[in-house]
Amino acid sequence: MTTETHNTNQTTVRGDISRWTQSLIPTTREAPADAETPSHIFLSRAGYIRKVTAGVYAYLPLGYRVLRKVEQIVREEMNATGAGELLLPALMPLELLKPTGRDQDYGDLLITLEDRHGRAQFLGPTHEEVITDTLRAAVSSYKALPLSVYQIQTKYRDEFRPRAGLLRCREFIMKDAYSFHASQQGEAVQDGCIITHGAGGLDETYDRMYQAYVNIFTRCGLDFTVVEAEAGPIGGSASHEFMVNAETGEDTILVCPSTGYAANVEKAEIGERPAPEGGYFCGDPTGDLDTVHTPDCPGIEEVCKLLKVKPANMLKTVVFKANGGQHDGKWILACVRGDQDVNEGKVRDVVGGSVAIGDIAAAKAAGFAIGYVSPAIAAGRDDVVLLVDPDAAVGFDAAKSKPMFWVTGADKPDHHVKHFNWQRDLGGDPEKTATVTSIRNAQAGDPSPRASGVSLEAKRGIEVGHIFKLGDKYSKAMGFEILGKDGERNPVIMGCYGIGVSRTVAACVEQSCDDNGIIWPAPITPYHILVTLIKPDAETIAAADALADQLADSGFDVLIDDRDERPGVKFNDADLIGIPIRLTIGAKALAQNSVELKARTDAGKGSLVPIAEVVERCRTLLDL
RNA sequence: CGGGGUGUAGCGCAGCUUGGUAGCGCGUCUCGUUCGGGACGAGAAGGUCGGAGGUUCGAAUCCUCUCACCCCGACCA
Repeated sequence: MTTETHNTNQTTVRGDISRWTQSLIPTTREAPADAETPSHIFLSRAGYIRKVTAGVYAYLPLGYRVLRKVEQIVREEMNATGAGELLLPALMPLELLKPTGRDQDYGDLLITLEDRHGRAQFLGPTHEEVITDTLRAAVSSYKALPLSVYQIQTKYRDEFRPRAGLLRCREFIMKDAYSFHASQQGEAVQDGCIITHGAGGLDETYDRMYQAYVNIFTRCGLDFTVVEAEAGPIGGSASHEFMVNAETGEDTILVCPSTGYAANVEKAEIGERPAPEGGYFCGDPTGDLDTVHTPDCPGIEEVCKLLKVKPANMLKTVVFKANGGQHDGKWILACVRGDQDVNEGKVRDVVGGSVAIGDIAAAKAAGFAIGYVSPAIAAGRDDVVLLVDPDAAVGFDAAKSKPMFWVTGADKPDHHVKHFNWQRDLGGDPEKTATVTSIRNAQAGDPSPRASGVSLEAKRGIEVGHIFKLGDKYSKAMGFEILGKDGERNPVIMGCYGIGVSRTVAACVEQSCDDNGIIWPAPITPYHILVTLIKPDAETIAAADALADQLADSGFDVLIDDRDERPGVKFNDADLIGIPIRLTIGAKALAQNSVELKARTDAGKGSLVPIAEVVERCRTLLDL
């Protein structure tokens, strides 16, 4: 499926021409004190954005132009999928979230207010409920499906900590799309699973959206990685994240360098980890169990500091409660090495059914000293299932050729034990009590799940897009059912697809800048060409106007720096705002009917180009 | 929300310890000299010192309360 029809057979749209002195481009020499990341610093200094309050920004003319260019690319690609653009309200009644419980689930992230009648309202953080509600009223036959709609709109999330300029805002621009599918001709549910494949099914649209996202981020000139992701609190089954590769990114992703497999840390699978030579749990005790008083140690780190051991020598045990599945109602103990993290999703997969972090009071009543639980407590209890990660199920430290030294909880508050030994302390037969299975987050260096002998590598990224298969979560909760061909009523199957449009702008700067400023990719630059007038007198202004006119006719957006400033100031600002091509008009060049052409990425002054050839040179350079 | 920090001119900061007429750099305005990578000189404008209360003859400075903002953590487009 390709959506690249947008560039062909299209009459060139005339570009825009702006004059610096007539626009609002307030560049500054210094960044605001709170700006730390490159995108925040440069977008502020270059006059693209201004902060209004925490996590809320004004888009000044340059910033708004970039935003609109990204939006336009998004719009074109979304339209190409067949989705219809609409606009839902930002202000909605809180009632709307009651059926799905998200008025509670979203918690403080939701910005709520009361209107003059005392009715509770909220500002939309996302729009599953409204769109489901809207479609429910409008669609009642399978014949109207599948159907996709999208909007580009301001979203509100009262983040605990907005940060890094446009990267994490409380008010931000998002494209959100939703797709609706009839249950597959009455066989929506088969063996308890929703059928999503086949013509008109969720999979088909999901794949099309996936491709549209690839097109969008490619067209924006971004270097990105698509990763498998957990669906998260929004619900549903399969999910992919689109991550812009940037060292400054907040998210860590794991990639297999030989197969291209990529996933976020929560989702990443870990390849086969070879069992220790002597088998799991095998190794002699390193000493007698030694119970140590460890007061005021809320975390692994504090315990390690106090006992002078490494986190890799700790066993960490997290208590879950199974809900459904083969272990329904039992306690699930997930034991991993202290320097690693339990992955709830993997625990759930092993247990079947859902698991939840155990209710602390109930867990304590059941004999678990939360915070000081040892795997040993599982011995002899049939209401407990003990899962041990392979890295923790080790009794002999092969690297050091001696028995493994473990520290773990003492099953009583404020105490830990040294010299824990799997054989001795789990009743002689650990295999009987414990199941060894992969239940931790993947990390760099783990074996790839797709290629043997290859290790996963960690990369940093910024999440700019996320697509989900929602299934019937929302339609079920909100009673959006339709009649199928066979006359049966079934909930509609849904998918949802988001892009952080304003975040994409910032992510691009994070990825594409140097010490002097921004370097825009041609497709989303606010202007393609900056015409710098060394001395803005009548003659050069006339020459600039004529040249700009010609360039605009060829579809280029042109900014003319006609300020009465010294050349050095203009050159520095030119680098700062990051326009891909600078044409410098000075008296000497003009006398030769030429201008100087310099790409933003070039060093030095650039080269002299006859005015007659400028359009062609720019076209080649910008590849438009 | 837990931990740390900051609020003084448009921006960046000093002054606070030890209370006594509010300063510096950048920017802005005027004049002159300049003019190819953030010029120079002379002059000028611009501040309820985040807010409220208190102590004091006197508070940017000390005390109390409050608000805003930033950084680190768990979440997300």
